[in-house]
Amino acid sequence: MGMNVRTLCLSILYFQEATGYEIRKLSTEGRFSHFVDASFGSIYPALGRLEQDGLVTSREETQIGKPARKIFSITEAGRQTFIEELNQPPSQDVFRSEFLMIGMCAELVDAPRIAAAIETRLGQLDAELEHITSVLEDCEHPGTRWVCEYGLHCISSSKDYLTKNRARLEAIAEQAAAARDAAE
Amino acid sequence: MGMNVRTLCLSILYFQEATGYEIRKLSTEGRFSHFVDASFGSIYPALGRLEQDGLVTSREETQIGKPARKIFSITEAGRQTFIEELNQPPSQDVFRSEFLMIGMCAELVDAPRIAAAIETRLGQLDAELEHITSVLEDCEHPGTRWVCEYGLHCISSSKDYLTKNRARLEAIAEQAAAARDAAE
DNA sequence: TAGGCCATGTAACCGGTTACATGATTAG
DNA sequence: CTAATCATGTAACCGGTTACATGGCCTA
Repeated sequence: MGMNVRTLCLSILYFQEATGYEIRKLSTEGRFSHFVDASFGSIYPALGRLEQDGLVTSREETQIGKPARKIFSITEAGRQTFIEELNQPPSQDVFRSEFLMIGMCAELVDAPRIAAAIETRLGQLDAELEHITSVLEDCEHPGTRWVCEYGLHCISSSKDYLTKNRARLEAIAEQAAAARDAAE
Repeated sequence: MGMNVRTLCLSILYFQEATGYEIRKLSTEGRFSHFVDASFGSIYPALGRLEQDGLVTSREETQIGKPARKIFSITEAGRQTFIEELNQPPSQDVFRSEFLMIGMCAELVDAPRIAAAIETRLGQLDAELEHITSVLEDCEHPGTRWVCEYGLHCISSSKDYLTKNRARLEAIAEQAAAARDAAE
């Protein structure tokens, strides 16, 4: 399956009607934010194509004092398409980390900068933990809960390791700096 | 910093001279494969631009029975640029998982398909563990070793959790199927 | 009164992939 | 004889981001 904005829209609309604006909120803050962080520039065109292809329909709702909303609903064809995609074996996870690149090149970075990078990374992990916790708090959906708990486990395990082993990484930078000093 | 192919090339050339072909090998199989999985179509243009910008130089080496190789070396300006990039605080990791999407929608998938998806995922994790282990075996570089050990920890922790908690996910699919049957 | 939220959409750009083009050597 | 490995490079395409365009309401 293609973990793209199109599929993201379909996955959200499977469970609820939504506007493009709401889909973006769900994808950046809500229970779908583990997968994609889609922007308006990709969501609106994706919804347009989905409608052309007959996988969703839309109706407009005028509001007083607010812009009109265009509410999208999934069609039966859309449901079928999404379920077919779900039944494909999952492709490999994508993981890209600048922090690991810095870690790998620790010898080239000042010791305090390495410490700062670790601090930044720990902060990011904390923010992710907090976010998942808040999703869990007001979500009864069993699949989502399972995924959140899995995420919580992985991230806190990663945080633990980093906390306990950061000194070894910082030592690499310090030793390299000392070796450079000695060479002068 | 921008974890793009340009930076990948710079990071490799910081430690060794290399051809475009070798950079691709390193990025898909070697010790750099945790970050990017770059293709020729992005590497060769990136090297060209890097040379234009004076961050790398190249010399050609003709070989008997093989095509000529274009060997790239980093310049002093290239070294400086890379170190400056390394000293920037790391941006958030990127993580995209089709498996988690399937898990979140477990209720919509046949129980045997969920089991198959878990099996696929476990296989991917095993492959990653094996790959990192093989990198560790013939690499003495301390930063790389630290990163590999970190990766090993995170992936085996993820694998453990999945092995121990897969039944709960499979149960979601089974219960949903049972509920659908009862509704008929 | 400044900034954030609601709400839709387009256009320019960018960083990548895939496929194509070429061609000799070597191992199975 | 076939497929893989070595080796470079281009062109078409694609899926996304960022910025722009518009505009009213509400809150600090």
